[in-house]
This record gives sequence, C-alpha cells and structure tokens, in this order.
Amino acid sequence: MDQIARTTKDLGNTLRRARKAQNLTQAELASRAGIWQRTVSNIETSASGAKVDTIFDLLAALDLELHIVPRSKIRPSDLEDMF
Amino acid sequence: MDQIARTTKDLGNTLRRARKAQNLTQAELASRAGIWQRTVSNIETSASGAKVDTIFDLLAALDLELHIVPRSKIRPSDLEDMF
DNA sequence: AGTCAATATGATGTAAAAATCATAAATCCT
DNA sequence: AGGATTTATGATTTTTACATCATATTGACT
Repeated sequence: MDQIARTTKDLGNTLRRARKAQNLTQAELASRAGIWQRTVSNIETSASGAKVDTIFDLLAALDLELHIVPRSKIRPSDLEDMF
Repeated sequence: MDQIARTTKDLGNTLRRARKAQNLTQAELASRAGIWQRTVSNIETSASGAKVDTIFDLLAALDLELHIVPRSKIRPSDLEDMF
C-alpha cells in the first residue's frame, strides 16, 4: 500500500494521509519538521508548490522516504489485483 | 534496483544516473522537461534546493515516479542480499 | 447550539529558485 | 594534442515559497 506521487497534488494528499495515520495535527507535524503550520497546510492542499527541502523535512518527521521508480515498471502490488 | 532518496543530494544523484541511463544530455532533458540546462545542472549537483514542481517535471521527462514508503519497511529488494 | 481544537487563509517582508543572458571549465572522441 | 560536446557557473531580473504576524473558517464533540 505504498503511495505513488506524480504531482504535487498526489504528494499533498499522501502527506496528509500519512500525518493522520500517525494522529498528528498540522501544528505538531510542523514543529517536528521545523516548519510552520501554515506551510504544512499549503503543502497538503497544494496551495503552492513547495521546495524539495521542505518536503524532505516533512518526510523525515513522518519517517517516510522516497523511492524513485520507473513508471512503466510492473510492481508486485499491481499484480495482486490483476486476476 | 530502485533508488531511495532522503535528501536533495540523493535525489540529484538519482536523477543524474537516470538521465545518463537514457543517454540524455542535460540540455536535452531540460528541453523535454520545459526547464533550463542551468537548472538541471543545479539540481543534479544539489547546488541549490529545488522546487517540487521542477522535480516532477524532470521525473515525468524521465518516465519516473515517486513512491512514498515508510523508512522502516523491509522491502523484498533488501532481503535479496540478506543471505 | 455552543465550545474547543484544527485547518485555512489574508498580508507583508525576506530569502531563494528559476529564467535568461552569457562564458569558463571539464569531458569525450579521434 | 586539438576540436567538439557537455557541464558548471557568473550576473541580473522575475517569480514564488517560507517566515511571521494575525484571524476566519471549518470540523468534532458534548
């Protein structure tokens, strides 16, 4: 169930889900990541494009990391619902 | 062999490898992605933090996508060299 | 409905990335 | 070594995110 992101919208949605899954408020996450609640909100709603560094701060605070993967690659998780 | 990125440095290295694997020059990639060779160079060398939108432009031009994954998760690829 | 917590958003100043010009430096090829 | 290609980088302008203040708005709970 790992999340795919191809746009900032995807990324915002994924970050929001991850945050909620860990029962964090935007303010709590922001303070952990060393940024502002305002910025978390902006990123989650894709109100503005973010900087990569800010995203990495958030990912670290959520114990997540990025995997860079070929789009066409068929992944095991895709096969699961294939039949 | 999918690439993990936790920092902009990781990301720059990965993007450069992907570009070379596809035999593209920075200028070619830049034009495909609708950005500047200068910017590709900056990102690959992590000379400056980039914007997420720019990264997504590059990833799309390279037919790559991001997967957001828990850091602690043990992946099959990790198991491969485990014994 | 009313309260409290959480999220969204207005405004402004600053910092930094991208655009855009250029050329220098490094790499590759024969 | 020399020439061509590729990458790095200097300088300036424009654009935009982030910081920082604040408050409005929404959502949840009793």
